[in-house]
Amino acid sequence: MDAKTLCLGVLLRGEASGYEIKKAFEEGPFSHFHQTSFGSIYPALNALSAEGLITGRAQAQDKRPDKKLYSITPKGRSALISALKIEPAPDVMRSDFLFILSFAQFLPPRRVGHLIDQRIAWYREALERMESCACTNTVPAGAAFVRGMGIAVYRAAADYLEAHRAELIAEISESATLVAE
Amino acid sequence: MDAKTLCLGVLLRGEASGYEIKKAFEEGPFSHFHQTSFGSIYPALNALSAEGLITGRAQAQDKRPDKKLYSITPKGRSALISALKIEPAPDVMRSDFLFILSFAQFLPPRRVGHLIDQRIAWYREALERMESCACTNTVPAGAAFVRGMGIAVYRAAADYLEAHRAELIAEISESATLVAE
DNA sequence: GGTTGCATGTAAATGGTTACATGATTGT
DNA sequence: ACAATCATGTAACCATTTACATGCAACC
Repeated sequence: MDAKTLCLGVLLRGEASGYEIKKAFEEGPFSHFHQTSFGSIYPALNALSAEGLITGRAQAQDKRPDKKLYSITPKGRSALISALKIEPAPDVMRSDFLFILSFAQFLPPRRVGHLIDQRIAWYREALERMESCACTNTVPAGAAFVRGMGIAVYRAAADYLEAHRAELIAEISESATLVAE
Repeated sequence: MDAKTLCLGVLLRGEASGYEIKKAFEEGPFSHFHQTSFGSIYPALNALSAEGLITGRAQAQDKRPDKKLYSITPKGRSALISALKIEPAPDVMRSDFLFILSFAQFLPPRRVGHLIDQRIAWYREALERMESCACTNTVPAGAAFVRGMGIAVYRAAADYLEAHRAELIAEISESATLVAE
């Protein structure tokens, strides 16, 4: 799934600027299953525009730089729906956090505790963001389903970390493999 | 976290060949939080060998091609432990599956059902693999913790999909946005 | 005075995946 | 027969990230 398709997906939900699209992947409804950067979004939007899959209009703002609002065209709509028909590639998950933690016995217990606390806080913050949006019955069924799954998975992750933190710290503290802080 | 560090991590658990390292990321203890390909593993192993962080020995096998078994050196050990001290980069998650599902109302309900069923089966299979390994008290504390977290998260995902599948299908079936199969 | 948020964009660098090359054996 | 598993490796290709470029407003 390339940056172009991802942008089309965001634009199907309504008009948006490149900056707003990035936010959708950073803290918005797509944040828990996809990431992107400006370096991929802006070129993608230009390409989509050239292909006639989206149209842009300039929007002046006071005390803010102008923005370019893009909308999906009928042609863009059908291109997206075609793209949704492909078999999804396997999920990609990359977690330095879990890689590091899997060698917890070689790390100072204090650092392990700190890493876990940080991550719990991160999950709780993300959960608040995802749950707070009082849009439960305004968002389309698919988006609500995906959002619910994100919440379920993040909650399980945070709960697990909280429930097993002490046990891990205890185990690595009593082991002889201790490394100097 | 680059391919070299990842390989060092696997080798800290014991001697292994490039092929076996890949399996660790494909179906082994690292599979739920990292992926790699041969194209990144073999060059990484050669580089690590040249730097003196690992040593290799050839192992002849009957009715199988020879393999090169690599072991981590003391220098490699300390290089890995240093690498574990860096702040972990944010987790990367990329799911075409969730992206597609978030537009479920534009897809034939049958296809949505099939996608979800496939994914449930995938999770259940992965869970069986992760749980079956009767190594609970043989693996080091860190690895057990990370494995437990993988199980908790995958179980939450599979349970969510099972619990909400029917609801989603019902919602998109009654909507007027139906698209021809 | 420094940082953060808003806003768009480009170019180089990075790194990894994909595909290729090779080949024996085992299972369907 | 064909696909899959074991086993190692290289090289082109690709896409994305990172860093740079620019600038104003608001907040601390």
